Amino acid sequence: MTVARTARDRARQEITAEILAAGRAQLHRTGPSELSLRAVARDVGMVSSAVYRYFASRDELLTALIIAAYDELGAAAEAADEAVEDRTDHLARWQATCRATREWSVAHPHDYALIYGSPVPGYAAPQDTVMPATRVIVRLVEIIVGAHASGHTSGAAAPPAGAVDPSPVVADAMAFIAEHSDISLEALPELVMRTLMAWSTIFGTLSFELFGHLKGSVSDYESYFEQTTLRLAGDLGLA
Amino acid sequence: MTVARTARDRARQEITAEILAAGRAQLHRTGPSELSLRAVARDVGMVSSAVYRYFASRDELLTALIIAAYDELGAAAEAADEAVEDRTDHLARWQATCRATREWSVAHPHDYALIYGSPVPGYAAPQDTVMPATRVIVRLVEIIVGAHASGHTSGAAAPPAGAVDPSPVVADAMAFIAEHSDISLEALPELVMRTLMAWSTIFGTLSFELFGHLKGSVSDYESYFEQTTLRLAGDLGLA
DNA sequence: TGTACATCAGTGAACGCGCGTTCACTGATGTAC
DNA sequence: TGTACATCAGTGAACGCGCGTTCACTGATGTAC
Repeated sequence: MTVARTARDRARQEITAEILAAGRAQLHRTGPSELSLRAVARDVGMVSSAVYRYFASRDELLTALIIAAYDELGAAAEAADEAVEDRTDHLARWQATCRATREWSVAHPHDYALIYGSPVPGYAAPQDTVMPATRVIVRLVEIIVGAHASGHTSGAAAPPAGAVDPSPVVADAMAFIAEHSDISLEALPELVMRTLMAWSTIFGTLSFELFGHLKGSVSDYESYFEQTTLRLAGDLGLA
Repeated sequence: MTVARTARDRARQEITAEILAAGRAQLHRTGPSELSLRAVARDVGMVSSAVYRYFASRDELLTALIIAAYDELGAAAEAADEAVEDRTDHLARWQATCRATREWSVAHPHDYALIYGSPVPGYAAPQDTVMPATRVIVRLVEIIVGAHASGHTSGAAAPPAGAVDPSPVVADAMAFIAEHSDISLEALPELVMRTLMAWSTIFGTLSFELFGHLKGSVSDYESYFEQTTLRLAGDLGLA
């Protein structure tokens, strides 16, 4: 966000935002792959070719929408964590972050589908989407690592008999976590494994809820999610 | 599948299958919402209006493709379970079923996206898709319930402090499981909760893998999945 | 401060394209007597 | 077994529609002197 200097700059920022908002609104009616530049232009009140002054192509508009969605979700999750006063209550922070993730997702199911649903055919996400996409999991990792570093933990669930050392499989994730922490490398592999599992469970649960797969199995999605993340916290030693 | 009596019936069955195959092939190139009846007709070698002799509308074709995908996945999972000779080795059956689920999904990522990805906008799945959709989870439940009924189990992971009785939340799923089993109702709620979680984790993990969210975190998807389902089995008391 | 020029936003027409669905039709296959 | 009629598969033209992108253009805004 650079400061707008001239009237032209200001107008450009405003209209860019209007186009994004119109694109987003359109995702509520259709899927991302049918996102129509012409329809967006109509909604904003300009001719279709004018949109090309702001976005070089339909894909670029899609990228901007994806980044905006990731950033909004990430900001919501981070804010929820930061609202927990007792910073040493890692379980409360975990639950708050998970809860905010669900709340944003339920409130914006189409934006959720845009980032966690099926990939758009023919569209390859550029590098700019990578960082915004990591905000939620980075925050969750910070909470877990913080808990283990401060000793406020009962240790991750033990691997069952027959489990192999997951180190080689999750090496990339471990490198990432090791960078963010100073906890014992001995306990790390299993903790990283469980963290990845918890992450998959959280978004798997949200996808199931939003895409209709829990119909007939779960009656109260909010409580179910709350109970799920609580058990995940237990498996991660945060209880 | 009724037996074809006349040449006309036989031709009808064959061409219906050809249309489905062409539709499926087209999903490899585009998403389900852009599935084009005209393109399917072209691939089959007929004029677009002729397809209406077989499917009343595009949505009906989509429904047939969805049911076919669920059935194929379900059959693959069931076959893998049934191939385990020692029927009392519930852990082996669990792992085999999970493995087959992943193998089918990785081999057919577009069919996977059709059934577990974003819902197609404007399309409402009719009742016919419900039963085929349950085949994998029903089989998983049978394995879990079988293990607990025969006592070959160490009990599900205990709920962490602060967890409430999940009975009301998962009542619908419990009713379903109670129908399939005669295991103690006392242990059931927590087991059902963990079963739903495991189910969400399995498909959450597959969605993450297939939709690109594990890039940069996991290096070997197959091992990662294997280790994940092994831990889920442990949490369910199958270890 | 005023003028000349450069930059930029937005227009409107056009390009070539594909879509789902309807309709009247031809010709082959199946059925009842 | 043969004929008359009904059923059905597939054709080809047409309907009205929307799409992404390009292009030459007008007129407003910004900048350098």
